[in-house]
Amino acid sequence: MSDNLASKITDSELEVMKLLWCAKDALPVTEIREKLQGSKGWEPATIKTLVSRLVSKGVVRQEKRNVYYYSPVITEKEYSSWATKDLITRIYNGKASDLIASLVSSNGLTKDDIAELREMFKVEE
Amino acid sequence: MSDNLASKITDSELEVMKLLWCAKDALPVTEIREKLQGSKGWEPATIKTLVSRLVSKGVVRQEKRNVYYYSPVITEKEYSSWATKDLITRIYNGKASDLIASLVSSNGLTKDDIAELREMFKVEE
DNA sequence: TTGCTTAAGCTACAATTGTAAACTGCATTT
DNA sequence: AAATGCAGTTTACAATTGTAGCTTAAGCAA
Repeated sequence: MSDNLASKITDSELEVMKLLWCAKDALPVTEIREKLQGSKGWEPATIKTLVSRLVSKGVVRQEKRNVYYYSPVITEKEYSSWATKDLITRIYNGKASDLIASLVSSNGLTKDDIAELREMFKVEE
Repeated sequence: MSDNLASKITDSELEVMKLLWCAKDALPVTEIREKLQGSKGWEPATIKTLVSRLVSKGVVRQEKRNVYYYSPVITEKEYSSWATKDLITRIYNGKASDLIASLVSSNGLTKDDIAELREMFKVEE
């Protein structure tokens, strides 16, 4: 995923992406709207704008059936790992372990998190 | 640090913050400019705008001496841990360990990082 | 003191973002 | 066929951001 694609997903747009990522298949605007109108209180027009912008940005694909169906071009994993690396670059001088150290020292980790991490980084043998 | 303060530090502004965080004492614009003009290629006016915006946002304090001196109101640690939590909230559903798992699975960690993390999460005693 | 240099403040302006209305054309209903 | 409704497109508009010029005031040099 190139820098300027992901970097351009804005907060509002991200809500649309999340929905598309959850969906098994491509969705028509109707459905996107249905889901988001309630949760976000957005007008139909707003949602259409967001979807269109995501298409322009190349992170959502549209396929014409009866009506357009929309699906993500990038996966959620791709996006989140990109966003994470971006954070590390911008504010941790590129050092991933500094991010984690910051999480630890700012009590950003729950007991469960820590247990999982212990497991994750246990020295194998 | 309240949400709307930190959230408002933009990329360009962050460069100014980084400089102020490095400085032991408050700096006059002259010095901020000196440091950033070279590295960022910004015009003096641009730098003044950024500094002023940071002051409006309440994250930089100005004190009048001969000339205004600027210093950060929030620490780098406060900011980075805020930004990290924000990322976790926005894209990892609030689960910090998911962030770390994503780093692991996307090869975002160097050997050194991993060594440090093993150390960090080693079961003590 | 008189002008020059520069700090600080004010103004500018395009691009992006959040939010949405207006319009347009096709399909479905009556 | 005429009208209605909604998908898709275009336009809108304020706030924020990136980038910077213009103006004013004050200190320093001549």
